[in-house]
Amino acid sequence: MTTFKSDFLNILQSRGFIHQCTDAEALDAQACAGTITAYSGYDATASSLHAGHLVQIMMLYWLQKTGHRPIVLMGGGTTKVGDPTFKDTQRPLLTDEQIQSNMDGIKSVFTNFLTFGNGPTDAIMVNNNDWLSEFGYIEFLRNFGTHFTINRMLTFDSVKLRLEREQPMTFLEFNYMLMQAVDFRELNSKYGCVLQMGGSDQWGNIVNGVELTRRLNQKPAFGLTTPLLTTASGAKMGKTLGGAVWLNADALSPYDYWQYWRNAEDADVGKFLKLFTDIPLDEIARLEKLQGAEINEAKKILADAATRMVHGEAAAQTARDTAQKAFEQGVLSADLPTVEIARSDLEASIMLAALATQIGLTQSNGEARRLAQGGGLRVNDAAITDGNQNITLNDLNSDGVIKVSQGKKKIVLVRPV
RNA sequence: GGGGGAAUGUCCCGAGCGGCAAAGGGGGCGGACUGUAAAUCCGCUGCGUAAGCUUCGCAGGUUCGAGUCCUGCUUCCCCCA
Repeated sequence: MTTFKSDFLNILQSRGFIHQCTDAEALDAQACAGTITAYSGYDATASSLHAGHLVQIMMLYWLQKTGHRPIVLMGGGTTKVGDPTFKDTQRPLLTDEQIQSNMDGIKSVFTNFLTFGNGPTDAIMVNNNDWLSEFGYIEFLRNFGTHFTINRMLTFDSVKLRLEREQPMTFLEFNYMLMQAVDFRELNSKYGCVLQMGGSDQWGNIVNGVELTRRLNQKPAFGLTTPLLTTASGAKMGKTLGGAVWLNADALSPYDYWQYWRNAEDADVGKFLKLFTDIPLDEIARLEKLQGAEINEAKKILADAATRMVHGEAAAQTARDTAQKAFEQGVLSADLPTVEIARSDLEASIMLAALATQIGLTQSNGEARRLAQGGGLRVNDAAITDGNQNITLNDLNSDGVIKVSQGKKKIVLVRPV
């Protein structure tokens, strides 16, 4: 393991953020010499970012912590084209309205991690649509197209894979690489940005940007990628019961977010603590040593810290209390996920299977019935194997709610209104 | 322009003599074991309370009956020019 002189690279290195770097020594020297500006980009493909983006966000966080300036690049322009990198089919094109509304949703998370403003190390947010949409077609081709050869572009794994799989890649998608490279160059010209950070899948795209910047601006430029994250058992990171681990509270509640980290595999705890929290390394070293059931303590600390970073201290605390009550004390907390249903429905009595579907636990009555049959559906902690059983006002507990659980981890409170 | 091949259960891969709600696997979900972990084992995985209904790129046709045969169309791949 190389040792760096700059705090920035040292921290990234020791916390496991670095996969590849174009010229780590020179970058280290620059980071030592003064404030550097670095960026990472986010395309507006969904209305919220998810856990997979977190690594990049955390790098920006440490960048600023160690006295440098982060740029958050919103891909308003690049999203119009769509990144083909390591995908085997083209994604449907988004409309301008969708892109705009997705960007609006994404923006908010960054304020939890970064301080924005006009100071020397304050973060700034820019949108690549501002410059990409300004170029005329021929102008773009003449300015930048001359610096890329098809021969070289075809050798990048991201493209090569698609071709080897005999999947078509449109000319539109093929241009994405250029646009991303132009972004880097633009940020270098405007803000003196010298570093682009991204996931390991972005290596090819990043290298292109580095080279274009060096060539056109005659300035040093660097690229740094993070390792591809999988869980210890090999699964892709960021899936939870029912979907992606979104960072926006309206897409995934802080309670569910907390649960995601709490349920991490033993073997991942140390890695996650380093990447997704700001807990000091010596403390992490101590937590990693916990064996057997004791490691559950470390998981709670992980969940607390990770939730705090995204949703704030109060939300993290509430999530922890709620989970602790529900799983350790067997007590219901009003902060558990709650769904309101019409009192009249309960008066008339509603079939359990239909109820489960209505509150989002299952997708169809049939699925709910099968789930019940397998013993996976409980009402007020009593397993009910017959999905046809009727649920009525009589099932309300002393708190005036019905506790419906799917499996061991999913609990929904039904509240009549 | 000519010739050949491919599209399967709304997550993926993938079998399928004209009787098929459709083999198998991955993934997912549930159960057991545990520690809200992993590994392992077991069950479920189109909709419907049910009768039944709707699925195999799209549209027609043959047939008692079609994912399976015929015609046209769409998309993709390969070869020749």
